[in-house]
Amino acid sequence: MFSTDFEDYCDFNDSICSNDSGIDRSYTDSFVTSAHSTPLKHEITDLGISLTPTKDVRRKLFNDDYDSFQDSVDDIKAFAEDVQTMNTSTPKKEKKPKDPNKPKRKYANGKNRITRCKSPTQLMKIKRNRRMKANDRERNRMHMLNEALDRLRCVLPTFPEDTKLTKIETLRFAHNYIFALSQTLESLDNINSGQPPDFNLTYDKLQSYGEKATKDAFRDIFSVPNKTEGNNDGSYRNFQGFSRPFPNGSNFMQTTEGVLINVGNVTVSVNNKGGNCITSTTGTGFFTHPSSFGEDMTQQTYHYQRYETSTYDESNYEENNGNGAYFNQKNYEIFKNAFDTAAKSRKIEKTEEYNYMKYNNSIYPYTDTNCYNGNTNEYFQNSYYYNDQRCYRNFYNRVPSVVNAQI
DNA sequence: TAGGCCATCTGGTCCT
DNA sequence: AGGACCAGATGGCCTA
Repeated sequence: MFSTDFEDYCDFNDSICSNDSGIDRSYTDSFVTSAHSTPLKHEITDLGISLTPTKDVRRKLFNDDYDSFQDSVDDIKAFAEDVQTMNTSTPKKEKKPKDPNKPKRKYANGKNRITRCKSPTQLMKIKRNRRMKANDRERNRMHMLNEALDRLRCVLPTFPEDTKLTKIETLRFAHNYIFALSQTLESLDNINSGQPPDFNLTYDKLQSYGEKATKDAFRDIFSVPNKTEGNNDGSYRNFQGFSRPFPNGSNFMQTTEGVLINVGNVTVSVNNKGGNCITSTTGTGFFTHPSSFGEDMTQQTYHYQRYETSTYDESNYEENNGNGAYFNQKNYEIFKNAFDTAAKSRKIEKTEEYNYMKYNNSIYPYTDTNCYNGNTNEYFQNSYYYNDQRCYRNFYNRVPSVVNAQI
């Protein structure tokens, strides 16, 4: 009935996926064509209609009504002509003003009433036509939804670039991505204002808000093993693989290349030699000067940081900034000092704050310990924690702040 | 081969 | 009545 050739598929798909439904023309043409050329597949359970350019695609369509299809090909042809007739764009007649003196037309009631187009066959045809149009609308609606997801994918960093996130991964990564950026800005704002960073709370917040961890296989695709760690080859890859607090027990880690901030399964790095990076269990994004990387991103020459001073010096800022445009020396110094302070006090804060939030915190009053595994310090998947949406309210209600930082 | 992902069909519900 | 939205069912494709 429907050709599976690619060209035919395109023609067919163009007709049914356009903004204005081409369902009538498409199905009509198909029915007419099938009546004349391709013999119908007379199976009760399956029409054999293929709507996709795949091999041996079998779609059930109107199984319940299919008995009527066996009546005759002429019936189908007549139906197609009916559809054409119903949708023929004939010029509309101008309405004449009603004559008040004209007697009203009398309609029969009850058994005496004669209705038009109400025979079982015609009712079936009308029903089928509605179903086809509904299917067409549903297809278009899903296509629009997929287009929106594609646009979302375009603004999300992925590595490698040609890796396509699945739908659920796109949504989860977008959630993590937005949250990581907002938390980073918030933390930088605290640092700039002289307050100690609230990173411990940030990590616990994210755990409470929850994002279901993606499958390990997907993480393996994006997160290169830390084989370069300790080699000081300057690769960003030794930034990857930290989806939890770093080995030093902190949510921050200072490296020779910059600093890392871990917020749950998202790691944000502020690099001191040419770019910043966001690593998630669902993907990795780089924000850097293209010249900083070789083709395979591993052959770049490593440059130790040139800024060894513990205090920020405005006079040599431009000089220290090197390429200037992609690393903010001032922010680095702020981070560095903040990390030193935070590292000294974080162990006690971590324990106390964790327990407090776990049982008593009024902002995040989670008391259902069934959702929490104390042995692994993790929240069970599909639990209340992983489905909580309150972070969005906090996010939207947060007072906008000006952050003098480059991310 | 099982499982994940996806497109599509389908019927139900709600709204205009 | 018809459209939008939703969720379940189904089957194809791909990969581990």
